[in-house]
Amino acid sequence: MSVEEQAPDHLPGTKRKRGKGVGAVYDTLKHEILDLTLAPGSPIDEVKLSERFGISRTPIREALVKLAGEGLVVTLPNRFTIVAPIDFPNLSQFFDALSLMYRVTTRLAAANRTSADLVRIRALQDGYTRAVEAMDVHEMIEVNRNFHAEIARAGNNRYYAELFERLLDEGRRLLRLYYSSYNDKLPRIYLQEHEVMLAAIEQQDVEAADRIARAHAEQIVRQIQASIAADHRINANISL
Amino acid sequence: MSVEEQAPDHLPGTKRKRGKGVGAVYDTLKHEILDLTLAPGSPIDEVKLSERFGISRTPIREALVKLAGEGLVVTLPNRFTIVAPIDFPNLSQFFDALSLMYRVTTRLAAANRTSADLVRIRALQDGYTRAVEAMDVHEMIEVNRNFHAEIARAGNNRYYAELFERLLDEGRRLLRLYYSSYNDKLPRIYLQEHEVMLAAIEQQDVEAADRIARAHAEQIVRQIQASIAADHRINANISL
DNA sequence: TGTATTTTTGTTGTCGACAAAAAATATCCA
DNA sequence: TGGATATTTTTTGTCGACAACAAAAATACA
Repeated sequence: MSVEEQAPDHLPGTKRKRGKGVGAVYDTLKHEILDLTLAPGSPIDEVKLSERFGISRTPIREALVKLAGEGLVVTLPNRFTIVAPIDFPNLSQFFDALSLMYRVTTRLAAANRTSADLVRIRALQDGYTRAVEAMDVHEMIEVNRNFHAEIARAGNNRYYAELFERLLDEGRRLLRLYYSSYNDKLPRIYLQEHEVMLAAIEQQDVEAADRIARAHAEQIVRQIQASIAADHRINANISL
Repeated sequence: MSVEEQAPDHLPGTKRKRGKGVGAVYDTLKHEILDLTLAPGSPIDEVKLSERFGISRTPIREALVKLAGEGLVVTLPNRFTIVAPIDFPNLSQFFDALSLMYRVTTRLAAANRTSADLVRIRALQDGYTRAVEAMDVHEMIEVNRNFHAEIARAGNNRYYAELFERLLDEGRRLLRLYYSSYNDKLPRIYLQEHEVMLAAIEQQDVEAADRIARAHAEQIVRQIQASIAADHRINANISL
């Protein structure tokens, strides 16, 4: 899964605006990491990146420092930087935090949402519906993430929202890893649960929001765990 | 509260080891920000820093990017970087997250602590006792932070631990801002509560840990709020 | 042949210099 | 004098070059 001979990410004649370089590198790399375009654990070469983006290594490094701060990338001093590996031994920490953030952000959204928030969340839920109908797995994963991130924003607590987005992103990477195709049933369950969640938020029913968030989190954790278990069974059968 | 004519932070004859520059700048600035040695909102000059530390601007900038990632510093593009202002309008977000993290980390510590964890936490509690006896306010604030951070570590969830440390640091800044001296009563209440908390963790009583964490959080939030209210009253009496 | 030591190679961390951007200052003109 | 415009100053963002470091390759040696 290496990136070779890739077209440069800037129009050849164009001079990039001062200060936009780091942002562009940061955004592109973040997407590619969460996409699994860049495999977990794979090395990142500063020189190649600087050629690819047509800028010097200095802004590339600043982007990598930012990514390292978010845990998307790990820097091995004096050696190199790698895409953050997926930390399987500590997945339970991840599930615990993810579940709590589902609950907390959904509760807060029910308490604090404005009508403008409702419109934005509804739009994302509609997008999710379309993705399910189109059976577009990647779009489903992405829109699902944005749906919950928007709910967190409506909850109006930047500490929770920030942690939750980080967890949702990591979850996106896990889902990508195991899901090239869904069975038909699961997405429709999520669709229904989202609908109930949105109703609870709209009615500002905090306890109902908490209940459905909890159930939704359990559903998703189960899904990921099942995927991983299935995968491990396959590995266990490899001839050695 | 400006820093002028400060002695350089490296021994004049010494060459700093490659790769240690950013870390040194990062650590020093972080301390000074949380200390309030650097006032919230005050500008940070890259050139002055590079002279002070005896290194070029490149590693200085990387340190600033890291600090910005943690919200300790705010970068105004093409202009300058300032020490993160204290976000008074949104303090309730902070209190909400802080309280939840107190509870969650203490619960987890009760569930997961090893005996080695207990030793480390006990050592910090002893340090706190000494600070109270010495009436050393700054030491009390610092050790208190480390006490709870260590409990979070024992809880063994890096997502919670990381967010909690960030919140504790921000709290440290708030306490520093308002506390040059304590009244005698409060620190001893904290001391007792810490004792109860440690006992619950030792006995692995999750529900008791939760109860005392909740009470402790409320206590601290009340303290900070009272300090701010008092301060605002003073400001309200200024003649205009 | 296998192990210790040196050399080479590749990549990072740091530097000093320069160009772009914004603010501060000076200049012009009614 | 006052307000708009040009100029200077200050500080950032970026660059290309180089030295330090670690791994890999080559060499020496038993």
